Amino acid sequence: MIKNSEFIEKLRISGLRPTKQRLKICEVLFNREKTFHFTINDLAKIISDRLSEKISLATIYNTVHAFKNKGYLKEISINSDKSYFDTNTTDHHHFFDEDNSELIDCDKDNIDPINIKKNITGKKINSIEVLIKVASDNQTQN
Amino acid sequence: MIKNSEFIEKLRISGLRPTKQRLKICEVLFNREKTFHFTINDLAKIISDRLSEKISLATIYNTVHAFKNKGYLKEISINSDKSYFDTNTTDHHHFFDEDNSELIDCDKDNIDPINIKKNITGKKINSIEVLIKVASDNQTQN
DNA sequence: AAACTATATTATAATTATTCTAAACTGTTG
DNA sequence: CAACAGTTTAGAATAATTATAATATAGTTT
Ligand SMILES: [Mn+2]
Ligand SMILES: [Mn+2]
Ligand SMILES: [Zn+2]
Ligand SMILES: [Zn+2]
Repeated sequence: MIKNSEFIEKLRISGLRPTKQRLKICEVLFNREKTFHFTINDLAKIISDRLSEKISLATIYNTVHAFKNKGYLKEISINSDKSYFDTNTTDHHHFFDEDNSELIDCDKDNIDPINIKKNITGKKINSIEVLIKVASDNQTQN
Repeated sequence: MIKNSEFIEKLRISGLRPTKQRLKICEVLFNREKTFHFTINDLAKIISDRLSEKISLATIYNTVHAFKNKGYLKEISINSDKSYFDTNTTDHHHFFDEDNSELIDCDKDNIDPINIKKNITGKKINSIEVLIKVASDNQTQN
């Protein structure tokens, strides 16, 4: 159980005041054991299911983006119509289950370190991400 | 210079008749030496710049998706608001230049083959893609 | 605690990418 | 030429996201 003061600290560093709505968002995002992969819509739904009152989408978008900009959340590249976010902000790779559009962390030791032998001249590498798309095996069960 | 008959063949296999508009799209897409990475908007702009008359967005979307479904184009995963397509349909990785939102192919021998040691149970791997985000090096020129 | 000020929340409008629809158009066949 | 099947197109519909601006709240000062 993470304490409220941690949420307040994250909010403060992100330049946001600790309001009731933002603390509720923090609780959903950061008060968990495991990595949480979500879309804005997922998050909004969880909040509205768990809460009596709803938090407006604008507030959710603003807060999530502020956290992302400060590195408390990561945005994940998937070819889809919506953005995915990730509470695991370390460098890591993903499986994407195309059957249910679910993101799953890939253990660090499940892939050997990626070594880029030659980078684009004059640029620095900001991130290296592997995305492994998987789907059900049962195409034609013979 | 690729011949018209190749375009017609690609269209036929994609289940599309060779109309004037579709052949023009083919010419922009496939009559080139190098890989072409583009958004629908890029493509529409190139066509309208090069053509006297415009091709409607609906036709461009339909044709590009038909080609994608038959494997003549690939859709690339980037975290952005729009979809990127790629005329290089082989398995390959990308640099993404965040300065100008440009995709660049990564030479096959620039990265060692990715070996996934343990896959999700019951799923088969459809693709493994590496995305290397790069940006200008000159943050603070000291 | 009341007043004051800066900031936050929210409903709603605007924007953008994409998909859908239905009417006009084209090319082919009898 | 008339009928038909498939195509193009403009524009409407949808969905994610961002912007706006009026109202509400939090933090500070008296
Ligand atoms: Mn798509
Ligand atoms: Mn975004
Ligand atoms: Zn993750
Ligand atoms: Zn490519």
